[in-house]
Amino acid sequence: MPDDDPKSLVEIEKEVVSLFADGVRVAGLPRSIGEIYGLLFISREPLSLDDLVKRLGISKGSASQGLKFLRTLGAFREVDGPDARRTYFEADIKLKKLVGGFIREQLRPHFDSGKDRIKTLEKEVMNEGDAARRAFYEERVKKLERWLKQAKLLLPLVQRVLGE
Amino acid sequence: MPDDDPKSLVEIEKEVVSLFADGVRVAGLPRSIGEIYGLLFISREPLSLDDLVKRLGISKGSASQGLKFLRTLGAFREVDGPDARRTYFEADIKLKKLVGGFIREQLRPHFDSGKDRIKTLEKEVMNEGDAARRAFYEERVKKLERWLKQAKLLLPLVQRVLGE
DNA sequence: TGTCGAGTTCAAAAAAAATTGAACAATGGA
DNA sequence: TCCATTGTTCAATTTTTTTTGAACTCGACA
Repeated sequence: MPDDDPKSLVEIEKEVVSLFADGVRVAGLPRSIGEIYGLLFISREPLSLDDLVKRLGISKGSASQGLKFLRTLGAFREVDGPDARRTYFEADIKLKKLVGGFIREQLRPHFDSGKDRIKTLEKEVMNEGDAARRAFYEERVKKLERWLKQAKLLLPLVQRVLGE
Repeated sequence: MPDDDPKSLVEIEKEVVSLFADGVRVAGLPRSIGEIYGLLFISREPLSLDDLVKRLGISKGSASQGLKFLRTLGAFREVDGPDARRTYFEADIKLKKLVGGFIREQLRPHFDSGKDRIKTLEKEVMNEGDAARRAFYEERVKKLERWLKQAKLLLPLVQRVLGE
């Protein structure tokens, strides 16, 4: 099996792919997404969907869906390659961009729905008849609001620190 | 079903429990852990394991395991309650502490293993015969090191911002 | 307009993760 | 020490998530 057999991963590629596969799990993302980004990250030449399928040994469906997700993050560029009929992908290796995409696509929506749900809670609390209990609920809901605000405050800060 | 039936959750409790159940998912934690913390968070009185089982409708095993995890984060205090034989739990509602526990127990270990794996990569790269390819690998591995360093740098900053 | 092949979609299958519950261990009175 | 009861553990089960693969869409070209 020669070194340039498109089907096999060399040792370094295997390690990087596996590092990213495990890495993305802390963000709650499926393994295959880490594998795809990992292989793009450690490839000098841009890769086609078919390259990803063959070299990672994953299905066309997985590769397509993984790329779909990575595209929303802005994790790669589409470039020309050997076969004019195919689309070739090249990793974007700016941490700031990756994290920014993750915040925008995954975190923000959760925060927004959280905000709505806390608003609903506030209204609900007003209906509590018992004054002491209502006071307690009010305090806790206020705490939740503060938490959400702090978390939101954190996001741009994170982006700044990761920016080169 | 009277209001103080320990088996039923009032509307506000349901909403808070569900908010936390969904909330912890972004951190990749199981629903039941969010439910447990959520109920402790919105309870004026400390709760026993048995209270959690009855009121959340989860198994004793789930409750015990959930508490075990939350304990590692420092997410609650153990206090005295009505029944001297039982342990009662009271939420610790300092965001800084919760996040600190999460960083310490979940994130740090990943970072540490990541560091080791990058070190392994560095050695592996030295064996690459082709000079141009080696240069490329070196650059990418260096990039990984920088990412890890930045991420580590971020952690204390996050803790500072969340500190009251 | 018809054909070819790249890429997408989504229902079904497989894999992974969470939950259960029964056996077990620990604790603390009597 | 023995009993009663709280809390833990873990193999089996259930639920959820991820992956697959075959049918489909789309677009380029003849």
